[in-house]
Amino acid sequence: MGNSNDRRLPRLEDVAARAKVSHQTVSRVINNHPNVSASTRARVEAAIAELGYRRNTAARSLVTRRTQNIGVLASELGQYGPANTLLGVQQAAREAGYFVSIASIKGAGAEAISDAVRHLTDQGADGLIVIVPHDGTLQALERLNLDVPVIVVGGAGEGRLSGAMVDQKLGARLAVAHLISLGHRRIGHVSGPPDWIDAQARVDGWREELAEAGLSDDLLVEGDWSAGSGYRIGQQLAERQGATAVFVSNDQMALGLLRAFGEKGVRVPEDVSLVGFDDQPESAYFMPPLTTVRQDFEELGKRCMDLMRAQIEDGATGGTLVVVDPELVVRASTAARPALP
Amino acid sequence: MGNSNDRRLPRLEDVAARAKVSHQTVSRVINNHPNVSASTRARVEAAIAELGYRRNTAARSLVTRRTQNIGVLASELGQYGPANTLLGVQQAAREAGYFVSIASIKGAGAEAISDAVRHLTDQGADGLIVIVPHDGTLQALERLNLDVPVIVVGGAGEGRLSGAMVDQKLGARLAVAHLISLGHRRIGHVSGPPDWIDAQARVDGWREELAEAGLSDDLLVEGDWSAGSGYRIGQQLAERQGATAVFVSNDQMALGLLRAFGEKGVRVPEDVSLVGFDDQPESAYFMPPLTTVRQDFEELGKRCMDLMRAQIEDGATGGTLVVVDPELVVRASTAARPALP
DNA sequence: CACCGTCCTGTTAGCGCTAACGGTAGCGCA
DNA sequence: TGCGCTACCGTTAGCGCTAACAGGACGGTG
Repeated sequence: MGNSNDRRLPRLEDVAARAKVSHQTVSRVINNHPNVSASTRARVEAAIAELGYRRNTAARSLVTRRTQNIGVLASELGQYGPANTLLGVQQAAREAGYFVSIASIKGAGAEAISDAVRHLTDQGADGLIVIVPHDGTLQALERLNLDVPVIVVGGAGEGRLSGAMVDQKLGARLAVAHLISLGHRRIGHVSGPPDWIDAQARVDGWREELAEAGLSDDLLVEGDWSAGSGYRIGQQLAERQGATAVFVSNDQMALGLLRAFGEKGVRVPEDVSLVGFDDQPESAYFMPPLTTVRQDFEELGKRCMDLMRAQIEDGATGGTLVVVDPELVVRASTAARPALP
Repeated sequence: MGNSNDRRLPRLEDVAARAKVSHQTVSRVINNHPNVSASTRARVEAAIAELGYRRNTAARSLVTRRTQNIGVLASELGQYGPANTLLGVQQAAREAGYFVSIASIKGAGAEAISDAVRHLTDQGADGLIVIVPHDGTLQALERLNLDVPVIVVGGAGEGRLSGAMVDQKLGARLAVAHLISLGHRRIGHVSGPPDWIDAQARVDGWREELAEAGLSDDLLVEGDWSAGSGYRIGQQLAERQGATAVFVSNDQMALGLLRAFGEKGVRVPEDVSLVGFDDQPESAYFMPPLTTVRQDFEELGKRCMDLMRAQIEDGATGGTLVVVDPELVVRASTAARPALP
C-alpha cells in the first residue's frame, strides 16, 4: 500500500493499463455490471488492490448527477430532541449507504432556511432532511419548491415534501392519562416556547385528554425548555398550590421544578406528581426519579431514511407522513392523588 | 425565478450566451478575478440572476481538487463532550465557509476508523477533524498516513496530524485546588472509563494536584460516565465515609452521586463536597447546584478550524497542538471541610 | 512610429468518470 | 452456409468547470 512516488492518485486508466483491459471494463467491474467474465473481473480487482485505486466521486457525480449525499438542515442542536434526531438520522443514513452533510442555522427565519437549503443543494445533495422544529418551517420550504426529495421532521407537506415525526400529541395524552388514572383532577402543564411545533402539539394533547375526562385546562404556564425556566415556574407554582399534578413538556424543565419544589417544601410525589418528556438518560436519577415520555430517535431516523430512499431510488412521490409512537416510562415522581385535607 | 421549462439547470455556457461573453469570462466573474471590466461584470451578474445560475460543485471540484468540505469523524456522540465538540466544529466550519460531512462510528477500533476515514476522503474532504475520545485513536490515524490535513481533538500527532483540546488536566487541577483551598484533605475521585483520554487526563490532574499538596490519592473509583454508575458508586462511598470531598469526572455521574448521598442521608455540601466536570446546563439546578468545570466547545471548534485553514489554505505543516483553558464554576455543592467530630 | 507593458477577453485542453453505441467471437438453429 | 442472438469488451463523446495560453486594444515611452 502507498507507493513511494504516488504524486497523483491512480485513475481508471491506470488500473485498466495494469489489468490490460479498457477503462470502461474497469468501470463495469466497479459498478458490478453483469457482463464481465470472471477471469477479467479477477484481474481488474487485483489491479485495483495493487494500485490502491479509489473512485473519484466528483467525476462520478458529475456524470451521474448523484452524490450519495443527503443534506441535513438543522437548528436548535443544543436541545435534546433536535440533537438526538440528528444522531438517529445520521446513523440510519450511514446504514443505508449515504453520507450526511450538515448545515445548522440559528432560529428559523425563512431567509436562513433558504440560504442553508441552497448551500446544501449546491453541494449536490440527493435529498434533504430538515430538523427545524419551529412554526413556519414547512411553509418556508414549500415556497422554495425544491426539485429534490425533502423529509421534514415534525410535519408533512405536499409535492416532494414528506414528513416523519414522533407523535407528540399521543405522548402528551399518555402522560396526562397516567395522571388521571392516579386520581388527579387538577393537572397543570408547563409548555415549551409556543413557536415550537412539538411544544404546541404537547399542549394540544394535554388539553384533549383533559377535555375527554371533563377536566379543566386552565393551568398552563409557558417555559423555554431550560431548567432555569422550570425553576422559576416551579417557585410560582409552589406558592399557588393549584394542581396536584403537573405535566412538564421536557425533562430539563421538570428538573427545575423539582428543585424549586424541594426548596419550597413541596414534596414530589406526595404533594404533587410530575411527568416530564424526553426520557433523557439522567432523568432516572433525578430526586425523585422522573416519570416521563420516551421518544425513539433511532427509529425516527430510520423512518426518515426509508422515506428518502423511496423517493430517491424508487421514484416515489412525496406528501406522506410517518409517525413513531412514544412510550410512557413510569417512575417515582408520580403517585396517587393526595387525600383531600 | 424558476422558468417553467427548466428541465436542465443552466450552466456557464448558458449564462455566457445571455451576457454575450465567453464562458470563461463568466467563470472569472464568479471567482472574483480582477481583470474583468465593470460593465461586463454587471452584464454577467445580471444574466446569472436572471437564469438563477448555480455553480456545479462536482465539476468545479473535479478540476480544482477542492471541495470546501471537511469531514468529521466522530464517535460517542451520545456523550456531552463529543456532541458539543461536534456542534462547535460545525459552527466554526460554517463561519469559515466550509461544509461538514459526518461519519460516526461505534467504539474506536482501528478498523472502524480507517473505514470511516476512507469514506470521508472518498467524498473528497479537504481535511478531517477527528472526535474519537479513546486511547489509540492517534496511533490508528498515524498508521493511515493520510495526505490531507487531520485535526485530532484531544491530542496532537506528527506530519499532517495536528491537535486541539481543552486542557483536561488543568480542569481537574482547578477542581482539586478549589477543594484543597476549602480545607479538604481526603479528596476522592470518580473517573470515567480508563480508555478515554479525557478521563485519564482528569485522573492525572487530580493526582498531581494532590501530590503537590502532599495528600493521598488512594480514593479512586472508576465509573462509566453514566448517572447510573455514579449512583452505584455513590452508594458505596456513602457507606465507607472515607472522603470529605469528591471530584467527579462528569456532571452526570455527579448527579448519580447526589441521589445516592441523598438516599443515604449524606448531606452535600455539609458532609461531603462535590465537584463535577462539563457544566451541562442542568447542573446549576441539581440539588444542590453543582460546582463544576466548564469547557468552551465553541472556542475549541474555532481553534480546530483555524488549524485546518492554516494547513489547507496556507500550506502550513501539521504537528501543532492548541489548548483551550477550562474554567471552574463554583456553586453550592462545595463548602469548607466539616469540623472533625 | 516602433516597441513594450497592461488590461481585458477568448480559445483550447483537460479533470476522471459513465452512457451509449459498436464490434467481435461463439453458439444455436434452420 | 447464413442468420440472429448473446456475452463480452472497446471506442467515443460528453458531464460543467478551470488553468493555461493566446491574442487584441490601448496608452505610454524612446
